[in-house]
Order: sequence, then structure tokens, then C-alpha cells
Amino acid sequence: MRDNGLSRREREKLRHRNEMLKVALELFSEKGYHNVSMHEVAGRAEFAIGTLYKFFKNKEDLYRSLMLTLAESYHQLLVEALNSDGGVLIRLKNYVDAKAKVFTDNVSMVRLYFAETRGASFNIKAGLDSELREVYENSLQLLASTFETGIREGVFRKMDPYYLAVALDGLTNAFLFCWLEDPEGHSYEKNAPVILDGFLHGVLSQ
Amino acid sequence: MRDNGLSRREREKLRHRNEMLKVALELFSEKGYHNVSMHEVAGRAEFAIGTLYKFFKNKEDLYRSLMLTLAESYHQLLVEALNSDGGVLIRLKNYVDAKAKVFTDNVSMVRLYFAETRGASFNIKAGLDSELREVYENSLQLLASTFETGIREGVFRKMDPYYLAVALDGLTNAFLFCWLEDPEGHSYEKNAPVILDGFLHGVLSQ
DNA sequence: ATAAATTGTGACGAAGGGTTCATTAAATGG
DNA sequence: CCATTTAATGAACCCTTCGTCACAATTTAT
Repeated sequence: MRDNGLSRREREKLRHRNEMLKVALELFSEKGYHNVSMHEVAGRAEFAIGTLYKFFKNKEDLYRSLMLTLAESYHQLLVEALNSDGGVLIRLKNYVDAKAKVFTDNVSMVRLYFAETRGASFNIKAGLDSELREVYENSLQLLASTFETGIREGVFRKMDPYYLAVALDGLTNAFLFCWLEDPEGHSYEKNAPVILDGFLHGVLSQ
Repeated sequence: MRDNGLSRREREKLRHRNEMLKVALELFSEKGYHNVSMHEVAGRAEFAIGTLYKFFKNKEDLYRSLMLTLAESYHQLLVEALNSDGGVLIRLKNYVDAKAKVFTDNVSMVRLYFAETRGASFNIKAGLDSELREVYENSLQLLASTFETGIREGVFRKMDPYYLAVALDGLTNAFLFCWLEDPEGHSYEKNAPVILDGFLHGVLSQ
């Protein structure tokens, strides 16, 4: 019973669990939730099927655990960006960049996130979705409150801050999709400043 | 062998086919592709399972037929909006409105379109997706060419027209998602002008 | 060293879904 | 009115997948 409260046994167990999650992420993001069997996950993780079921009570539980972990770490980075030092414009830039970083650093996570998140409410049982959606909604709310600050400071026009958040989120997502489909052709990192510029100044010439 | 080249027999057959497609749309959009069985479609359409297979050679074929039909009619409306009379700004407004109309008129189609389109490339066999994606890409290209015109005319700033299209598409999608999740709370029709305004003029106050 | 507890195993059962095909029913037209 | 073509049927087949459970291996405690 050493270390940070975890015995060697427990640490090993956690390693095994993480190994399974890692493999599950790989497979799910390669082939989608419904095209991956528990046997496949167990096989690739080099555990027996029963062992997998010792760790996750069923397939959905495995998927939920995976998605929540990912969504939370994803959310965490966005929170940090939005709470960073500097004015609202700098914080927004950090937000866009953080999103870029999360995406480019971890393509398979992103693929899975979008593939099953956008359509998930109709594909997968509702329980998961509400938890996930909550994390997502939190990000949006925090972004909205940043806009609210900006409006109070007179930086932004008086518009509904929540919708501003929706707009910026939608914009970044759109460009991230572009990048996902053709990473060479559409560099998100190159586009990020352009996105923000267009968003801030509009697209009209005058 | 009367009417527009179709015998009564053939018209009846077509009606049956459409009936099956209608039911398939209902079920798929309610529960997602993988959670609907062929037996279920046949049952709800009040045909025997074998009959369903007379019309569609397998489940994927059923799904493909459905999606292509929908995507094409959807695309058609956007094309009309973008080719309407008037300057680029009017055409853009028509585009945003047409999209709103398509969405609000036909919720289940939209649910299905997004649920399986965004993530589809990882969930469903590739063949379908490339056809669908082509329709989608055509819409984007047409929108881009509208922006190109606008840039030549000096209406818009000199930006990549394709990315402008991506941006506007992403923006409208984001707000449509909002509306999908909470139709009362987030009226797309009320937001449409705001979206376009923000897009054109930017969100900065000065 | 031995007993107890924990962790890992994988054959197996049960359920469900996609697809086929032999059969029945209906329509056509000579 | 009958022969032929066309449409509809649904039981049965096969395959895949989830999830269990009795047993084996390994670690920990005594």
C-alpha cells in the first residue's frame, strides 16, 4: 500500500484498465462503435473477454467511460484557455488555439468525439449522451461568459453571448471538419487566425 | 400502360417503395441505422420481410437509397436559392433561409442527415459516403462560387471563397443544432438574420 | 508453506439480426 | 378460363455478438 494511496496491485489494475481504454479508443475511432465487438477489444488489448467484462460491465459502459474521460480532459484544456490571463480577445485566441491543439494532437479522439457525439443522441442510449452533453454545454457556457465580459467591456457588439459562443464553436468545428477530411489541404493551424479575424471583423469589404 | 409511361402496376409498386422508404426514414431517424432491423422496417410498413428485400437488395442499399433521395432534394433547394435573382447578399440570405426551411419543414430528415452524415465515414461503408459527400461538396462549391462573385464585385473582403463557404455553412449548422435540441428555446428562423448579420459585419463593437 | 483473496481465462449459451427461398396469391392477356 | 408472369409472404438459416460462469493462475497474508 505505497505510493499515492495505491498499492502495486491497484496500480497494475489501473494500467490494465487504461490499456483496454486505449485499445477501445483505437478501434472505436477506426471503425465506429457498432462495428467493434467486445471480443475484438479484448483480443487487441491481449486480455480475455471475461477480463474486459470485469472492468466494464458492458459495451456501453466501456464506451461511456472512454468518452467521459476524453471529454473531460478536452473540456479541461478549453477551460484553461478561457481562464488564462489577458483580455477577452487574447482569451478567445487561446480558446481557438487550444481547440486546435486538442484536435491536432489527438486525431482518433476527435474522430470518435464527432462521429458519435453529433449523432449520438439517436444512436446510443440516452444516459451517456446527457453526461457528455453536459460537459459540452459547460464549455459553451464558459465561452459565453467570456463573451459576456467582452460585451460589458464594450469590446463586442451587444449580442446574445450564448449565441456568440454557438457561432464561434460552430465556426471552429466547421474548419476542424475540413482539416479532418483533408489534413494536408486544410491546415487548421494556418486557418485559425483567419477564422477569428473573419469572426471579429466580418466578411464585408467596407 | 397508361399515364406518364407507367402502368398502374408500376405506379403501385412505386407507391409501395415510397411507403417503405418513408417508414425507413421514420425509424432510422428515431433510432439510428444500427438500431433498426429490416424486420422492423418491414413490419411497420406492413410488408413481409421478403418483400422489402425485393425492393432493396440489402439494408445498406435501403439506407443509401433513402439518403441519396433526401440529399438530392435538399441540395436542389439550396441550388435554387443560390441561383435566385438579385445580388450576392440577397442570394446569401436566400441560402440561409432555404436551409432554414428545409430543416424546419422536415425534422426527421435533418436528424438522420446529421446523425449519420457527420460521423458516417467511420460507421458505414465508404461507398455511400462518397456519393453523399459529393452532393454536400457540390453545395459548398456553389456557395463558394457565390462568394467568389461577391469578392470580384468588391462586396466581400479578399478571402478564400471556399473557406467563406465553410464558415457560413458551419455557422448555420451550429444554429440548426441548437434549434434541433431545443426548438422552442432556439428559434432558427428568428436567429437567421442575426447569423448573417454577425457573419457580414463581425462581432466587434467598433 | 499454505490458505485466502484477487485477478485472469475462454468455452459456451442465448438472443438478435440479415438474408434466402420455397411457396402462395394476384394480376395479366390470350 | 387457363397459362404465365409478377408480386408478396414468412419460416428457417446462419452468423455475429453480448455477456456468464466455472475454473485456473497469481498474489498476499498468516
